[in-house]
Amino acid sequence: MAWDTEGTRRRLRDAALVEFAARGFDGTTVGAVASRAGVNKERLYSYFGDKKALWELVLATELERLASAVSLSGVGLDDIGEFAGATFDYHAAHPELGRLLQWEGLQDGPPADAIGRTRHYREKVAHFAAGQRDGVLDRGLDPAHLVFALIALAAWWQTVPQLAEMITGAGPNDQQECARRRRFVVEAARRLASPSRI
Amino acid sequence: MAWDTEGTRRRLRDAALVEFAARGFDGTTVGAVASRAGVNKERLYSYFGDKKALWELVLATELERLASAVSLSGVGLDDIGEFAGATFDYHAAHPELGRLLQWEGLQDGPPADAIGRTRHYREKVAHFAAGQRDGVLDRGLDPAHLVFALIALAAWWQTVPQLAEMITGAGPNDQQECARRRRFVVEAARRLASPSRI
DNA sequence: TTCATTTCCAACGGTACGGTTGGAATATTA
DNA sequence: TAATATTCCAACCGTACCGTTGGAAATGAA
Repeated sequence: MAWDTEGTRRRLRDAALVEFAARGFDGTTVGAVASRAGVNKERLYSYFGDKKALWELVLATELERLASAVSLSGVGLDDIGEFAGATFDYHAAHPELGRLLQWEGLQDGPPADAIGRTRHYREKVAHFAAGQRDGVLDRGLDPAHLVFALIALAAWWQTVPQLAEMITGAGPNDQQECARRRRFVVEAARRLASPSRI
Repeated sequence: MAWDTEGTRRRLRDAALVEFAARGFDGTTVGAVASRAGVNKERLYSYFGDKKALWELVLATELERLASAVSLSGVGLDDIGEFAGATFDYHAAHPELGRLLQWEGLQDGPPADAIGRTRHYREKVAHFAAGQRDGVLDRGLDPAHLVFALIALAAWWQTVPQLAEMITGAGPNDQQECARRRRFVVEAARRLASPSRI
């Protein structure tokens, strides 16, 4: 059996994602990650340095995946709706991401890659602002607020799934309700962004 | 100096709120709560039983305060906007609440007082549904989704304050930006709820 | 095949934490 | 005032956890 160093590293990273999402940094033990990966915990220290470094790597990796999976191409109402829908889809397919970001936000300290993420979001804001100048999107709302609100509409479902269940009565595996929520998110995004009728 | 049992209990509860909001259940030590309260930790066990019971009490107390502070009286668009605005205000004035609810949601186990909270939210859904039947609110959206979305628009700012800062560039103590956000939230709520123009 | 390197194994060491304890001090009650 | 109850104090106990360690086993290279 040849040494599969990269395989072992990947197993540890994957296990860490599951454990960190479930329990956060403080609640996750190095032993649990190693056990889930079927690896001795000493390997974790050898490959990643320490628990904190592994946390940061997992977070950075998940953020990269999100950024490359959800894009905003145009500035039409359909584009806005689809951005919200795609964000919803990604969060629904990756519930561990929302949990990770929540744990992150609740911890002390600056966000991971704050500069890169800020730039990424500001680009979206500029994109929206251009759509407003073109009269495609409503000019009456701050574009930054609009970006923020679209993410809220899309991500909140996975951020507080227990609240969603209390309000709608639907459990986490109800695919029809998930589809209905997506349609709602897309429609809500369009309403928010469309030029004012007042 | 007479024994101030109730005062000591209150100091412990208040200290627990601060510590639990900051660090969550797992990250909070009983010693830190007692130290913040200026009380020996043995008193905490005497008054509240254990750490878990104190957590549950703090959570229940904060939920009661929220429920009695934010109400939805009518079903007009102004009422909807004001509900969203009042929710925003409460969260802005009590950042520890959002943090507590997040920590709660991330923990294993059912939400505190799930039955009571479910009833409370379902009443709001019914309220919205009545507004839809009266033609005051848009009939094209699921009222449960609408309730959920309004809470999202109002509460997301305090749920992910670091994201808000990355997107808007405004720090946590910018009162003018806070007022702008509230106006946005009220306007967004009205747009979502108003009868369809399509 | 031998030597060097990496991985595996499981125990270790030091620190932290929840909950408990016994005795002293203080407040309350009769 | 004496007896009783409560609070204060700080140490204790058992468990958990991060990061490290030394030696054995396995792999890779010459």
